Amino acid sequence: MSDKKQQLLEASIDLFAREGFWNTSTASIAKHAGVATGTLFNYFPSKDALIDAVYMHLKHEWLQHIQRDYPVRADIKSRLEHIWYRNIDWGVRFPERYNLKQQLSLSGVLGAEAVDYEAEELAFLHELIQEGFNQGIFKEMSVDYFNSMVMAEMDATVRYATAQGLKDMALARLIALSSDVLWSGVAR
Amino acid sequence: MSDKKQQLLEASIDLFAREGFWNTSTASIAKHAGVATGTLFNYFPSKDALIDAVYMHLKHEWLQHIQRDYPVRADIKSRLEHIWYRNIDWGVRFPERYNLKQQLSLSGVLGAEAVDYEAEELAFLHELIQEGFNQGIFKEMSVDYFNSMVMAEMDATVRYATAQGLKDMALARLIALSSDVLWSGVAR
DNA sequence: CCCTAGAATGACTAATCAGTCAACCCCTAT
DNA sequence: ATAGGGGTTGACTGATTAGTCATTCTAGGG
Repeated sequence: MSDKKQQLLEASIDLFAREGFWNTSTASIAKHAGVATGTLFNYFPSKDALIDAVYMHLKHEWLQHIQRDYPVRADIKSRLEHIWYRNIDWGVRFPERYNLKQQLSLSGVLGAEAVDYEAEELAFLHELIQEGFNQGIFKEMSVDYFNSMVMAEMDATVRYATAQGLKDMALARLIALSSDVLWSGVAR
Repeated sequence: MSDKKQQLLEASIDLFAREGFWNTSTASIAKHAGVATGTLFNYFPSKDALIDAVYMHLKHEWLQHIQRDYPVRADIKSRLEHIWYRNIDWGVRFPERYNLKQQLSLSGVLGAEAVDYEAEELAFLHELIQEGFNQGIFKEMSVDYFNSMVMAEMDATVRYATAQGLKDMALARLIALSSDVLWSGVAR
């Protein structure tokens, strides 16, 4: 990815998180990125396309963070705990990015491409859940619902940890607690 | 509340849900409500104030719905189940309203007044949770965190039910399942 | 040193927006 | 009948916006 494109994405994330995407002008993004307004439209055909790109960029970073050191061969619980820990870690470390990502996915501004991108990359989580069901360790429910539940509880945990400014020990304790709440909720 | 004010709120909810609040013009709201643009500003000093009012209106409706037939004297679990059921019922019956309300609360557009309004009316849920802690039936965690968890799981359930178009029996089964997941997650 | 192609520029435009205000309408009290 | 006043109107304004495009710049091959 070219320098300028990267700068434009970074500037967009900054400003979107600070002011909201709906009242951040393309002019201010270009200025903040240190390029001319016309340049923005060399890289992104429209503001909507830029927003989509920002979303996909954030999602990609997030997934990269989660998949780091993913213990492919470990048992289900350990793998789920890895995802749990890494997700919350990302959310707490980059609260503006985390929040922006959530906001974009709820806002209804994303184009079809960005929405499709969603499911595709989360395949490894789906597989993990499916495997759990095959082994009969979870209560009976659909994979999709299980997945929503996991995401929702992670989200609640990230928000709480960020609001309280939890770090280190206190954060580790919250993560352990939340993981326990999830597991005892969904396990048979 | 005057007729026109009610019409303006209703029109705003419609259009905000359909197009997003950030690209719904005050002119289109007035038109949709059957009044002149100037009239809107007789009732709301600015678009921001209108958005706040929409949020508070939705929140009020939601709380009214939840508190209907609230079994004040029942035990903790029953009361929590009542809230659970009534919340999901509202979300599934009014998906655009539900979604708009969530979107507004995440968007950062709400003024201080609307945000304060939040905590105040949820007092009865806080009390319920606190009572549960006093009785020692929940795992050790903060009331706020418990509260976020409850909201997050309800949210996941509403979203899933809406996405799948669940009704009647299927919906009742999902509600029972989700309630069980929550309870076995948080209970000691 | 020159030439060319693609990247970068920023002044510009056409459209849209929130909010204003002078005029008007209609109801009520005198 | 008339005066007054609060509610309603919609044309209007000044500001802002996404996106364009003629022009300038730059890097690299000949």
